[in-house]
Amino acid sequence: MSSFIIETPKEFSFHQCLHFLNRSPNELLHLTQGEQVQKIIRVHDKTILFSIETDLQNQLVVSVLNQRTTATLQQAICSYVTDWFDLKTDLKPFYAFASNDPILKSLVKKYAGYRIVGMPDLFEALSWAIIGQQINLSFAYRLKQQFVQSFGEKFSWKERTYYHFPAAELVAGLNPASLLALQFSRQKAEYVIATAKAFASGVISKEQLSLLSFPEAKERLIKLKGIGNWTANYVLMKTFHYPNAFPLEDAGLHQAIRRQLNLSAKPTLQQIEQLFKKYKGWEAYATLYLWRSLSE
DNA sequence: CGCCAGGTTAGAG
DNA sequence: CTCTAACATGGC
Repeated sequence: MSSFIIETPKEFSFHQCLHFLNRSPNELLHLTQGEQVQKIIRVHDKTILFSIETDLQNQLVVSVLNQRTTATLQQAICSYVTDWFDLKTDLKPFYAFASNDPILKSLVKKYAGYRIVGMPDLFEALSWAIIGQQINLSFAYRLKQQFVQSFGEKFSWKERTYYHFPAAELVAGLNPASLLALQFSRQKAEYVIATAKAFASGVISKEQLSLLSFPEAKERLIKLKGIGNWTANYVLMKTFHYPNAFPLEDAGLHQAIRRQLNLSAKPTLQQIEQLFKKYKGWEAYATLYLWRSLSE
């Protein structure tokens, strides 16, 4: 086993991100163990298992557990991790104005260093968003767990089992019935399979979408059946890291705003649009910190 | 039992 | 264009 370091910005807290990674006991796509996380990814068709923890300088220490490390492999893992924890975003400007915002002020202080834990895999992000539509999170995690367990590739290492997210090519060939058996609704089953087909046939890809502008990419996503404004913005935030993407229709966001402003009812979409005018350019992070406030 | 959950679609008005 | 029913099932 060999380790290497990934430098992080000052405004980064691995501990805060771990809180997110620990959200559900049903998560199979990574494993947490104390202040450490383990995950498998594919690099050049090989499965790489690595762990991440922090050192005293707040840098990330990455250990590759199942391979001899090469410079190329380190490079690949480094880009993955940088993407995963959104390390390229400079949060200083966000913190500068958030510290003066009545709602965000206390949140950015309490959760300083918390970053968007992204989903580099677009098919995974879309599928997960579809799975999570209109149901509570714990049920959503259970649906994902069954989906990953049933159709994701397994990797075992030292008595532990790790999973890849199911491949679009495989999901594209499934019948809705096989997802209904996992408690998907007919609608969700159809949406996920249709999305998989779009990937498998090359109608959509992360590479292609990354060439488009924010509004163009959103428009393109919404053309897919089952992808509405909420889902499109969700993946633009989690996969493409657009700082101005945020899921306006999100029930959790509504709840968070309601609590923070002490409203007697959920805010209307107009009220939220009005509120978010103040957060222009930082809507994704404003949303992230509001979401975080829900787990108090 | 009722209401809400990290929504979206198709169809009506 | 806006409004609404239907979707399906769990959490509380």
